[in-house]
Amino acid sequence: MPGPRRSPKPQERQRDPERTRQKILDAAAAEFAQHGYAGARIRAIAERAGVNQQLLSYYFDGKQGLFRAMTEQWGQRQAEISEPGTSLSEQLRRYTLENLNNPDGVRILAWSGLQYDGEDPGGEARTAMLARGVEQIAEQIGRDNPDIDPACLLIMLMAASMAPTTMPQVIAGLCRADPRDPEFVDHYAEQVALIARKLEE
Amino acid sequence: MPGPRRSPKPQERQRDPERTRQKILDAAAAEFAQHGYAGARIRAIAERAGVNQQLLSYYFDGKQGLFRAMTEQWGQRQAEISEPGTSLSEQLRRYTLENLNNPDGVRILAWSGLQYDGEDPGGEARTAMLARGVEQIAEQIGRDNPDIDPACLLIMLMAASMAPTTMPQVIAGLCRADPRDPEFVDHYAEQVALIARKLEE
DNA sequence: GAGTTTGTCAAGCGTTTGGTTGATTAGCTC
DNA sequence: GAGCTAATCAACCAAACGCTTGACAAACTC
Repeated sequence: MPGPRRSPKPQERQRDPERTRQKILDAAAAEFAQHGYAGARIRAIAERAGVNQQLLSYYFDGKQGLFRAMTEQWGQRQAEISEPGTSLSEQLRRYTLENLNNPDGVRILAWSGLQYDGEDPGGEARTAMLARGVEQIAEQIGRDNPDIDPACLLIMLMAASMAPTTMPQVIAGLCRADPRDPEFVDHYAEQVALIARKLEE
Repeated sequence: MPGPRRSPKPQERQRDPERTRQKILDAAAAEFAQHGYAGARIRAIAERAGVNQQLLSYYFDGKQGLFRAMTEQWGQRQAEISEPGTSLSEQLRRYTLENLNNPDGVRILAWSGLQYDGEDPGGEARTAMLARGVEQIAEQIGRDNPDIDPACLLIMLMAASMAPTTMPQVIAGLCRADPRDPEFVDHYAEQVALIARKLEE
């Protein structure tokens, strides 16, 4: 006995362009993260999103345009997960945990890097976030170690932090551990933070 | 006036299976390194090798088989570039230089990692090489830092060493430098070695 | 030198791919 | 409620893809 709906609730709408757009972007992120640009299939993205394939062309400019839009949104989203206030090593531990528990962002960044050809959608937002990290390193480590280039160190730590996601086969071979096992993830994050702590001294 | 060739020199042979096989493997390495597995084109590999496309199926088991064979050979090849005897930091500096000046191996490893699904051709050879690095870290760093996991540290340093190749867009955005510029490469390798030296103390 | 094996090639086959066309209908305006 | 706009769909298309077929010629065997 459904009562008469006076004003249709927003989520009951059958057509909602903004929601559809976002569903496509989310599905694209999942598919591209899993298979990379060349390996991703737009049919699969449409299926994941639960929409007709043509909508991908309707809202975005083909596969390339969708990849760009998705990458840009992810870049801006990731730029918000900075949590200042704590020490560098603690911040790095959380950053590593976040990365390893939500590998999609790391994988999108890694795929993008391997096919980098000069343009980097969403790069400004990410660079801005990383620039804050560089400052922090310059303050907490650079003072006593003037020979260290803070930007290089940040990149090293960043790459180190993402290693279990980007090189799982190396982890599996060398550590004989599943790179996604929560126990290993905790251990690894602790180790990354430990190295930073050694450098803080 | 070409003289009569009594015994045809080996390099004059029109058909040389072993050489053809290797030409295909080299071309495959270049193509896969540049575009990844899904992005690589069989026709392009055949063109690069200067042979008919069908030979790729004749010598290897399709695209997958070729990728496996190529990856395996590269793994074994890379396992030979270890140069013991020097200090860890110096060894790391050379390893970084080698990696950044010959990005193909790094890129193949990176593509492979992102599509890792449990099997890792050529992984044993690489693991064996890395295991020696772990021992070296355990000796030179682990003595005074029992809380450091040598295997994790090696993976971090390895990932850090390859970062300019795997994440060139981040370098470009943060360092405002071309990741392949020889001057930057030298600087970065020096920085990687520097971190290792700080930990050796 | 005849005969067999094997390395190489040109052409094509079936499938999948990214993209498009034209129709359909929900939701808005008045 | 008529009319219009914009969101959505089913079906299709040309091109590119990985792979195979069948012919043939270099190299080996005796």
